[in-house]
Amino acid sequence: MSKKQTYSIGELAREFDVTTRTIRFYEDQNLVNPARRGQTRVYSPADRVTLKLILRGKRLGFSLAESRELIQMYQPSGDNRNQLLALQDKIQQRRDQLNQQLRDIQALHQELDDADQRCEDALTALENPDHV
Amino acid sequence: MSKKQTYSIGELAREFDVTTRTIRFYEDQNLVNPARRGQTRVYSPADRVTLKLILRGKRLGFSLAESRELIQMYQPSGDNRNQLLALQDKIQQRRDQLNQQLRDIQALHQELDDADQRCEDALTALENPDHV
DNA sequence: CGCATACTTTACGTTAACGTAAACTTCCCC
DNA sequence: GGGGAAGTTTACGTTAACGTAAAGTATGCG
Repeated sequence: MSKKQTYSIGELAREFDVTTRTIRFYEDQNLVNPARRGQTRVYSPADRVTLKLILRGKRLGFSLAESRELIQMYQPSGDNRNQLLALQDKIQQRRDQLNQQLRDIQALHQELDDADQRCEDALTALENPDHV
Repeated sequence: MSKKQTYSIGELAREFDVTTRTIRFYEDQNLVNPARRGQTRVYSPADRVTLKLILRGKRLGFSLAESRELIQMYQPSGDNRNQLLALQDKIQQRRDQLNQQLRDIQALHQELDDADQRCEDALTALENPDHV
């Protein structure tokens, strides 16, 4: 009925295509806190989500420290007004950075199209050597 | 009439907000090839564009090796058919990666909005302690 | 029981991308 | 002509994010 409730380190490693060493390293950095059954790590769906966030961050070029910040944004220890305001500030900074990345992606996408077109042109030129 | 034709290393460092060490490092990695006047490096507008590409790549989380590949895509040594086809393949891979980044950005953007909203809620709750 | 498989800890090694320091030259300015 | 500002080379140092190896434990299987 419901989804699987726990995961072994090997399962997660396979699913996300990382090594177990990587996942243990993230634990070392206090990014995930798996439970233990005896000595063996037992990961919850929440741990799995955290892993997902980290790896998405990596794809966007974020450091682990940055991803840690992002993760903490989702669980605001929101009892203090100043902390909340500071958090909003960080959120806005992230938004600005994301918008910059968006612009970079659009520019790069255009340039890739251009480069692809030049390849096409060069290829057709190779097939029609006569045509100038 | 026309734009400035050359730049010193210090000018570029200031413009792009990096250190001169960084720019020299990129030269070490064969990413830029400034001319020399005596011992002093003299950068062309083309060098400046290359720098721009590298830094844009960095914002997207690219390694210098990846940026080097991208830069080479713009100057295809396009005399060989197989090389051109391989290049198109790489271009497509980059496009796929960019699209993934785009999806990641959209998801993250949404989550930042949600987090921001939770901050807002928490703040108004702090100002209206009575209201449950 | 023996063996494979998956887990564990500990610890040293590695790569990328610069930082930092020292010691030197060039040029300009008062 | 002494000194600052900007350039240069050489070289060792640093940080992040794991890789890799060694040595041990637990569990299921034929």
